Amino acid sequence: MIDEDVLAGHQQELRRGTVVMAALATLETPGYGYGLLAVLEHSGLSVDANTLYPLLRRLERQGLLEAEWDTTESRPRKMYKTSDSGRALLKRLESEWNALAGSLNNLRTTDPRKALKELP
Amino acid sequence: MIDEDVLAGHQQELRRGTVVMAALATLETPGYGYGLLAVLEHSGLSVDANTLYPLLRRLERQGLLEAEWDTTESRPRKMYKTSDSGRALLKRLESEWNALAGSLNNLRTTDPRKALKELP
DNA sequence: ACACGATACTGTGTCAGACACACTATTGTC
DNA sequence: GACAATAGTGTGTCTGACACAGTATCGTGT
Repeated sequence: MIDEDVLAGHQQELRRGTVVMAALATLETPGYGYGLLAVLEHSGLSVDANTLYPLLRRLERQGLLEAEWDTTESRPRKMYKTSDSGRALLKRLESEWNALAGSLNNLRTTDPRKALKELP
Repeated sequence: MIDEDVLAGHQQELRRGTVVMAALATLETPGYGYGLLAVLEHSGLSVDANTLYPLLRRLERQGLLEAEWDTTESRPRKMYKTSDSGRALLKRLESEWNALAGSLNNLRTTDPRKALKELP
């Protein structure tokens, strides 16, 4: 039996970085927080609103997203779009992701300790 | 230009959950902390010692690893091995990982906002 | 006419995990 | 005998996830 709380914790740890990638990728075409929430939910990457909003502000503060209040309609929306830095970071994160996938796969298919001893 | 500190932060966020998977997978054949450190380093998944040791204790506390002091040699080593729960959790995390990869790929190849509007 | 849920956010607090730093103790090497 | 490598523990600090509470607007039903 698996402790569901423990599982949930580790699953969330796994998701952590991916939400940033998803946000940067999605906001290459501008959008706002609440809408992004629905997009991510629909694509199977469910994020808590209380997690996403602070995340967006942080990405803005880091210069990875550009933000601007859209007040043309009565309900104000904070529009975000991925900046050049954001796009650059996304690329780096994607290659990091691929590297991680490779490392994990490597660990599963070969005996890592054996490989260590057989170093040149 | 990318802020290297920001990049390092997000890369670490990405790595977070994967170290748990790597540990559970590697320790299906028993091993100890310091050795695991070298194995992970060698397979491209570098982890800080100050991160790995507490992680191993936490996984032990959660019943995902079984631990036992090996005092047959003069230098004592804490031997860890993946428990049944650990193996079960690893499987769940691997399918979660694959799901995340699918979601991310989905976001990149299709226009997610368009897909949202075209729901049945 | 107005209650209620959905939309769209901000702000404050709590808790867990990553890492820095400091420490103990042994083994091998120069 | 100094010093790096091995193999760990313990005690901070800081950041991010999420809970909870609050603000304000819009749409729908009754």
